[in-house]
Amino acid sequence: MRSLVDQIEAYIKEMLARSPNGLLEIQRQELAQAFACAPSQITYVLSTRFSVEQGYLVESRRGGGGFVRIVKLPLNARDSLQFLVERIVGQEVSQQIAEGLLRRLEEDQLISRRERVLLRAAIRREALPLELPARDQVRAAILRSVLLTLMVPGMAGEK
Amino acid sequence: MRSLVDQIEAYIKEMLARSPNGLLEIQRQELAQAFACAPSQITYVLSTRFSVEQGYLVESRRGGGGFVRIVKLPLNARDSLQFLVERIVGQEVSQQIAEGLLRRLEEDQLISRRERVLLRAAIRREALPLELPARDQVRAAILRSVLLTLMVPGMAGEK
DNA sequence: ATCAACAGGTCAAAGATAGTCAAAAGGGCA
DNA sequence: TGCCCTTTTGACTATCTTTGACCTGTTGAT
Repeated sequence: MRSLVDQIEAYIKEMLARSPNGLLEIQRQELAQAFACAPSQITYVLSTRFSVEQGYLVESRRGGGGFVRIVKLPLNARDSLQFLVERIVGQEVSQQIAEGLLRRLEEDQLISRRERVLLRAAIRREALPLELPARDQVRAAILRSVLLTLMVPGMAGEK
Repeated sequence: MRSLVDQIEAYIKEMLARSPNGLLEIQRQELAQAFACAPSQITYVLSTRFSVEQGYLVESRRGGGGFVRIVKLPLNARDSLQFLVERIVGQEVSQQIAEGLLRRLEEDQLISRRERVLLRAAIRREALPLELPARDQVRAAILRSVLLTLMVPGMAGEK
């Protein structure tokens, strides 16, 4: 028999496929109940099968009315940015490298001039009151998050 | 199901939108009754969703004929940004407050929808791999930097 | 002036979700 | 079998919401 992870994974993908916008919002515990497993099992499925590398973005909210939102990032948008993410994930990024990356994004028209200025403000040294190497790590994490967001359906080409 | 806060928030915003002068006056208990909840729930909604950072001013009167007045203050000048910076400098900013602030910037058309989404990606919990309180402090610093950038001549109204 | 009734405010506890982490359980394979 | 990797679980933590007991300010009657 297929393992639980596999079943839950298949279920979520089925739901995503049916969703018109490739977006699914669901309660973790509800899903856990449906599969009669521990809620943390759902978290496990999400982290192993719906990771960034696999092209998914997962967000959530706790407390009453909480939920987990899963977004499928389209493949073509992924191709263009995937390598950038891989280059940065888990790494450190200096301000110089970061600015180069932003410039490149603008050149490739993935972000506007103004967006670049704003994002630059968010990752400049003065905006990150941390010592190295933490500063470069946080900068990497921020850029990673921004790049992922650029891959979300509807984000491309809407500058 | 959406949580009560979300419903009440939506209701108030709807009322505000209909109001000709962007002003709403209502009785706390009346609203609480309408939603069948504790009056303090209304206070909670007001403090989490209608904060100053989000561009709302809430005043009230107790006793007979008491009321709660909610006013939306438009953010159109550099002066107001200056105010926001001062409020945030050297402080900690939770993700919730930060998102409210960004929403407000968009509502007042100081940033576009897309810019908000990108900036949100830069300050969300997952993008800042730090423990509290450092995370909230870095978020404050980033927002401060972004706000200052928005104040730079030539940035306003060039979305 | 005083007091009772009538608002709204505060704050902490309880409730409702989701996340983290590591131990236990399974499964494949040398 | 022994080892390693993946899955499953549960105790503990973090975050957000909802409620209620108690507090403070206003108004109006006496």
